Amino acid sequence: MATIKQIANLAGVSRGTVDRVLNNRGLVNPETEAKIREIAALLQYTPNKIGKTLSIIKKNIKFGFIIFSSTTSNPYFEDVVTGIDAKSKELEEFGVTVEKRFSDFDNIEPQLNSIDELIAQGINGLALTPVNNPRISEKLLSLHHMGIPVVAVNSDIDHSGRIAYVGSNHTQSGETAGGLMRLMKNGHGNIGVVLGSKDIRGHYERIQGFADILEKYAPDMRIIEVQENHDDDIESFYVTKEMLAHHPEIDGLYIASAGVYGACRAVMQLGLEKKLTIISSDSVPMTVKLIRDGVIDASICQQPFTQGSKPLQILFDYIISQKKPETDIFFTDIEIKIRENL
Amino acid sequence: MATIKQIANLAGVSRGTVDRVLNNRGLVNPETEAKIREIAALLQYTPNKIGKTLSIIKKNIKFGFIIFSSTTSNPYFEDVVTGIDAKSKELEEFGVTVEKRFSDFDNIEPQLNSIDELIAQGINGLALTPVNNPRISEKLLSLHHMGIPVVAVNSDIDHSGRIAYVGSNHTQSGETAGGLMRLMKNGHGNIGVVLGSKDIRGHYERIQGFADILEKYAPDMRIIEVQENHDDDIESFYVTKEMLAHHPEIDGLYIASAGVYGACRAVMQLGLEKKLTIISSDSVPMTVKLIRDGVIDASICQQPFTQGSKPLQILFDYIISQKKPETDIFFTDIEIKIRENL
DNA sequence: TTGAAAGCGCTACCAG
DNA sequence: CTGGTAGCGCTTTCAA
Repeated sequence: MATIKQIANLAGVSRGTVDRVLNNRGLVNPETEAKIREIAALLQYTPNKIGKTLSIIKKNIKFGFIIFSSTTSNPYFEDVVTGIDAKSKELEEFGVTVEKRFSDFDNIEPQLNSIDELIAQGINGLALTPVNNPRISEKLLSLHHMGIPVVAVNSDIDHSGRIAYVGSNHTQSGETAGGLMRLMKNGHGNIGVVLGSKDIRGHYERIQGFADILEKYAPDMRIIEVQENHDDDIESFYVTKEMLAHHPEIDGLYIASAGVYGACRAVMQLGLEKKLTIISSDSVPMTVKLIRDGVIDASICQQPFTQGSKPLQILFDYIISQKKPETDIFFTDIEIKIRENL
Repeated sequence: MATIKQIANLAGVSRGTVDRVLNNRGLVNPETEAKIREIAALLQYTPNKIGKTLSIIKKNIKFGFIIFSSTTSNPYFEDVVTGIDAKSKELEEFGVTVEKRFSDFDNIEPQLNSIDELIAQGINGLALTPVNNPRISEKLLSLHHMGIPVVAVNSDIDHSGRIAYVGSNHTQSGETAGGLMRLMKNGHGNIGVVLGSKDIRGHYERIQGFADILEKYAPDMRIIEVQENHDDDIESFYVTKEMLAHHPEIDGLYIASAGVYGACRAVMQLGLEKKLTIISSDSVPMTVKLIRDGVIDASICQQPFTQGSKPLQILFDYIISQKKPETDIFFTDIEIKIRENL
């Protein structure tokens, strides 16, 4: 609870001098400095966050947030946007503004352009769902060198200098789906899996986790087939239908990413909703409806709201304190949702 | 983003006057007042929380937090304490101190005494897990009239004037257990239930919710017997053992409150851990171990950490803004935990 | 009934 | 290299 003022008084110097020492700005007489540091240590000085925040108001801090377009087939990101907007509003009274951009899932150029535009606008921090590509990493690394903090959201990216990752532990998400499937099938069953693409790291990790758990705890369960739907409902419909038609022994379905509606339509068209145990991912409105209707039994969710709000909080804290969070990985909770706790 | 200063300038008065009008303190010339209100409305003035917080530091705000004793058999509350301590530390830099007290689950006098002692200490707000009794309600009502805000935690209490409730929706918690049990038993099974006491509202609500869901969605499932263990592991052991011995047809067990360890020991002694599907409540260390060991299949949790931290935040916000939160009920999330997402 | 000023903790800037 | 001062938004006290 020591303040700069107290330290100044005790040391017989002005607050400015204490500030210079404690925040390493400008030069100070070594003796004075030593004395100040000693007193600060003695009093266990920790800067008061409110004081810092108040004095930052006039700086007009600006953040950028680039997210995968909400106009694609995956409405998941709308919930992320809700989180962004809520936190943006909260930060408004500190004079912070947030500029949102949308970019495509698998298209590098637009994302690079968005980043450049935001830099040109003079942002003080950036949060984004990065396309997993070396050119993006390099670009982010350059932001890092410019002193602009970057937070990766939903999907992490290596060699980018990002100060933190906020998102799901996809492996554990898959494991949870596997564990739950085992419980619901009582350890026996033949499982079909539908996912976006094995090339997307998060998707791959999910089926890995899923398979690992079955192998470890459910020797009598097997994964019959894994199909890709590229997060597209139409494609999802067809690949699921074909898979189920070819494998009548399948009695469990794990939909590991988007395309939930398409897959379920296939199930319904084949009249298999009673027979199949279905676990999906996330809880967009259509998924919620399908759970309510009893088609989907459970969904594994990843707190999209937090994925929108937390990154902005991390950036803001970084601006305030000028240091990275203690841990650079913020895994969102892995939530199991069924009809009763939606 | 309008500030008091701006309004004062525009109105041609001092900040003090604007403050008096906007916060209804002291008398102000009606004309001046009208003018100030008009400008404030025009600029959509909202007080800056940081400014308010900063100026509240010197007031030495003090909160009390009364919680069920952590020395009883239910270690659940230790996690609540962790939440209290974390938030206390966070509030420290605003000059806030928090005084913890422990009182017994079913003993009125000590809780009344604790409340009186805290009042004597001059607390500015109180959070507590209230014993559900009219004498407690009355006492809390008197705090309300003294202008001391009260938040009920974990268990709500009527006619007490509390400004908010933070805790689980017990009915929904029971429903979730029911829904999950149905999924894991594939709609067929005979269930035994163990709970603390039917006289405790939260416990009763849980079995109500549980039973409702079975009735609604699982016509082929039945609740065979409901036993009380008074949250005591030894008692839990005996009643569970007896129940299972008398009813060999039971193949599912719902442990709705504490006494999880005792109940599971009974199951293990009878060698029924493979046969029974077990759903418990909360995730204290022993429960976590039992889930890891595969004895318990799933547990329905109620975010104890939040139950410790959120009430203090609500009290603090109330002190800052002098008004109640928009909603007076803060349900914690109902989390389904299995081995893979513990 | 109102204005002026000090203070909460920190930062920034100017003058020396 | 250092002190002094003003300012961020709000509250409170003293004086008029």
